[in-house]
Amino acid sequence: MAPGVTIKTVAQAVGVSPSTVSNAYNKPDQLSATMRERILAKAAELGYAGPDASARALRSGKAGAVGVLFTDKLAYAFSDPYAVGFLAGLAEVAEEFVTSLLLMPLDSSDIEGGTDAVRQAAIDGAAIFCVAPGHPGLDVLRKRRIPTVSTDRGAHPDTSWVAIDEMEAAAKLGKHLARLGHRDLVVLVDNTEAAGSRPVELSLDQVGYADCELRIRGLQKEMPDARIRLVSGGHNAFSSGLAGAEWVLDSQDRPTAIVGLSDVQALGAMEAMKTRGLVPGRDLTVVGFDDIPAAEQAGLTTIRQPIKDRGRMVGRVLLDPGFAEHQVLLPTELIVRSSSGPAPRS
Amino acid sequence: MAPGVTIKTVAQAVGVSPSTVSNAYNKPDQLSATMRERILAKAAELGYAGPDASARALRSGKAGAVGVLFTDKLAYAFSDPYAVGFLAGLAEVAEEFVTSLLLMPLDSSDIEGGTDAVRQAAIDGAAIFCVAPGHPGLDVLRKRRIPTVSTDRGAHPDTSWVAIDEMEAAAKLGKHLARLGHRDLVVLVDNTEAAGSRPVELSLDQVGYADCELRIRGLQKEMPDARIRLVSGGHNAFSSGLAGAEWVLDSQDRPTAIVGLSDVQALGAMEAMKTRGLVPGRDLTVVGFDDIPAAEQAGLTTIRQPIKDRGRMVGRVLLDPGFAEHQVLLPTELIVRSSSGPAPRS
DNA sequence: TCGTTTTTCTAGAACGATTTAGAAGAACGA
DNA sequence: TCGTTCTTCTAAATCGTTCTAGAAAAACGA
Repeated sequence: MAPGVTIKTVAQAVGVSPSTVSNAYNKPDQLSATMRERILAKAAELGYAGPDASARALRSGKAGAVGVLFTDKLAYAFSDPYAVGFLAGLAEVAEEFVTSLLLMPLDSSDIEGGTDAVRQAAIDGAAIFCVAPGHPGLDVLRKRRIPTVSTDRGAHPDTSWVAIDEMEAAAKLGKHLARLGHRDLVVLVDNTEAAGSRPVELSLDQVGYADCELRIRGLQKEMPDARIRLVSGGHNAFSSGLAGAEWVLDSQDRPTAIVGLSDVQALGAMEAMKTRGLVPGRDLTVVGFDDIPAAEQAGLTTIRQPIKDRGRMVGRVLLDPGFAEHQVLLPTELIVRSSSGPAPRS
Repeated sequence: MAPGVTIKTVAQAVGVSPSTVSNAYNKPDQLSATMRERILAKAAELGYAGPDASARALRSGKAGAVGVLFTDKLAYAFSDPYAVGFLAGLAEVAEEFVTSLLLMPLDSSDIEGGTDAVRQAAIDGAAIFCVAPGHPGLDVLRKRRIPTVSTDRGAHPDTSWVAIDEMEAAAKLGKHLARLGHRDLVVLVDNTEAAGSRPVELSLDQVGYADCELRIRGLQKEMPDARIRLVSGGHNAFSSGLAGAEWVLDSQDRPTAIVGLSDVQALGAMEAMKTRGLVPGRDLTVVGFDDIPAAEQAGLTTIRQPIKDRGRMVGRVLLDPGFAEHQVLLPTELIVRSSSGPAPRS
């Protein structure tokens, strides 16, 4: 009950050395059972809550937590079911290894990139979820020599990642669209810089994220003679997809198909069609990417990727010493639903 | 680049004391600008990533993170949109205060309650999300003297919480059902002990969570002469609601209305009705609690509570020194949709 | 010019644990 | 009985910071 009950306090009260008290908590086989009992009883009596987390982390070099770094704002992460699925998988494994998950915010008000939280995070490793390659947060982690596992295949051959073949997956989508006769696409792209303002049309090199770029390339590969325009309504969210699609639909130059680079954006596009009396799959084709739960309800044609498994695998690579692989490629699958149909003959 | 670059290393390289290097990072006004420049440059050159997180946490007593404690498994937390909404709100405020969110798993394999993660978590405070009052994890936090803010109104008058008037909210639901003529209810209750096995019928004192109990009391208050049975299909999830409702619907003794104590459970019940060709609101009334996004799509009558605000408020109470209140009551609202209708005359 | 204040930097003691190496005594085999 | 091996416990160093108090030098006011 007294303030500042430490291992030392307990040791003195019992009449043993601090080392012994420490062992009572961490190495039960290093001392007699009776002594351990006595120490634990006294500790409980004094209201000692066990070894201090920070001190233990400092001395032992283990924090008992892995960090999670997201694109953009932390709050956005929870608005995307895809990110939530990833977290659920990761949490499952973290749980197994009695390891906490530290969600690190990136302070956007800071000019330096707002990596304060990343700097001060007490973590043993970090999961990198869809973060642009050049992000300053990654630099901090590298300097801190914290092992990371990314959801993107990195440029360096020795980085760890759990990914899908983005280009091949997008190619499946492209083949599907090509077969339906589409030759005029708009791709809804996640782009943070466009946020806040009106939707904008981008060129391929303005796309910040490596995976987005690969997906676009995959489409191009299977649709070499199609017109493919890139439009962004802001960061990856339903509202951005809605805004981007509204802009496209209200323009003079409608495409025959809209590709959301994520399901949430595609669902936003479907909403925009709905309010304009357009039927997805008949008047205009909409396809997505991810296959989040809501995609099935909405009848959205999309690429399914095992997102929860992706979280699980990242957890394994990060935490499981018995897991040798450090580069994992997961399968994807084209799911055809009602939102895609033949292109109308012009 | 060399292994073990510490403040001391940098200090020696520059030719100043460790304190000065520390100040260069933490108190820029305590040293000349030129010296600061010089130190930072040298640090970058040596590949020093800034003060070690654990050491800083130990010495300064600030971890720069707040913990989040959930009911049950951590992975479940992400399957409930209600919990996700709460997290999004909390994350928003955490972001503002450059504070990380530490999600602590409760190791269920441990007999002692599996509070290892809670014990070893380096945190300055903790948000308690729907955790049963007697949970061992709470005890650990109390012993560690970590400030907590709960989503339940605690028994002690000096605890901090951000809550709704559960009983009053449930009473609104009860009044609505009573007005529609219902006198025979089944309430789908979250109950961890029932998990894994078949759905079970419970008595009021077997309900583990304080808020659940209050909601049931609220119903009873407005429906004093109704028969109210409590059924649990497991922990709070769609599948439990489904299982519980299936059990109820396939029994000889169907009620006229099913109350899910959360929307996910109510949605599970609607699914069970669907597969049996029953129409919610006509053949049987289903109502929920929370008003998650999916509730609107499904036409579920429910109690809306501002879940994101709840997360935000918990964040404020925990982190904002300028926020004086430490007990906040948020409003609720009855949202009537198509899933509730008049009770059929027997 | 002299005392006073401000700026800039430092020495050394914490912070609260874990770890290493080893001492003291008990148990053991021959 | 003696040397050896366990078992059980301890002393002291260490982890990498931040903090307190204060010293030295610079700037200031009169």
